[in-house]
Amino acid sequence: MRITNQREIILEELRRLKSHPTADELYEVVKKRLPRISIATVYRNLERLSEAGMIHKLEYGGRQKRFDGDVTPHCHVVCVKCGRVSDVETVPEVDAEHLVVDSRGYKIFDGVIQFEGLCPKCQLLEEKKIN
Amino acid sequence: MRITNQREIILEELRRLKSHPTADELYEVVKKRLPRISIATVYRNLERLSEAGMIHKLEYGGRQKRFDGDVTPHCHVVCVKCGRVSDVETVPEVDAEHLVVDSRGYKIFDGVIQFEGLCPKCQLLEEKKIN
DNA sequence: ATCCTTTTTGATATTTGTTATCATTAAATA
DNA sequence: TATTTAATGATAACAAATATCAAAAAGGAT
Repeated sequence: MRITNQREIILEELRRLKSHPTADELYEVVKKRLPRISIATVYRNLERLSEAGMIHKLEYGGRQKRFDGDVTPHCHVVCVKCGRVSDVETVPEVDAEHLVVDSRGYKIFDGVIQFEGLCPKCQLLEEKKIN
Repeated sequence: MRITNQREIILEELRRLKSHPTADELYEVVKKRLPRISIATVYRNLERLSEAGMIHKLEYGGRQKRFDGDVTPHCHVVCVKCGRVSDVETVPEVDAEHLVVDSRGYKIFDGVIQFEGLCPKCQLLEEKKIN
């Protein structure tokens, strides 16, 4: 894969952000360094980089996909209210394959544990509603 | 929640199917019993039923959401090629909360283990390509 | 049963996130 | 330097899901 300026900056900014941004959120950030970049270039490169395994595409609930520049194995929590995604520190991980008793003929590659919860901000909002 | 004929049949058919259908797949099935039903009614009721916890909305990769009429706790495999979703039988499950060391201030409700694999059909197609 | 209120429905328009198209530009290779 | 190949920006097209709204259905209250 060719290393273009756009591709490099997209990757750089995604790695810098710890917020698991959506394509348009990342576009806004990248635009500050490359004001003439197109949103299509951001989508295209996120796709290519994720195919190459250099970033991760997160397809948890909500409308939009999110992206993660950190490809070291780790789990995420997704806020059921606002869709925010954060990293979660887990106990040394259990192997996916050993959890499965019957895979229904599927050839299993990987297992991801995804947690669902309420983020700090939404917890506060929830409390205010009650009071 | 009012029990309308449409709502009842949507729920009935979703429970009967074991394929984790998308909204439009379920629409096609329901239409056989209610030929005048609108796709909007299917979307609407799937949303309402899932809010009520009577069904599960599955938001794994792919474009479309899928739905599951079986709300007893179980895990899924998603085929990375075709997006098909199947149930997976796992060893007695590890509690989500005990896996987490640091939840980053999130209040965690649930943990979903999502497996990624290749379904039997796509395995066959893969083999044919090689030969 | 009849009136009134609330909810749901069907049809369809709108929105939204993403992907496709295509002429132009940039980079790599001969 | 010429030629091939890939990437870009602008924008059209697409598909899934949601919103709108008048009409119909359901559930009381009287």
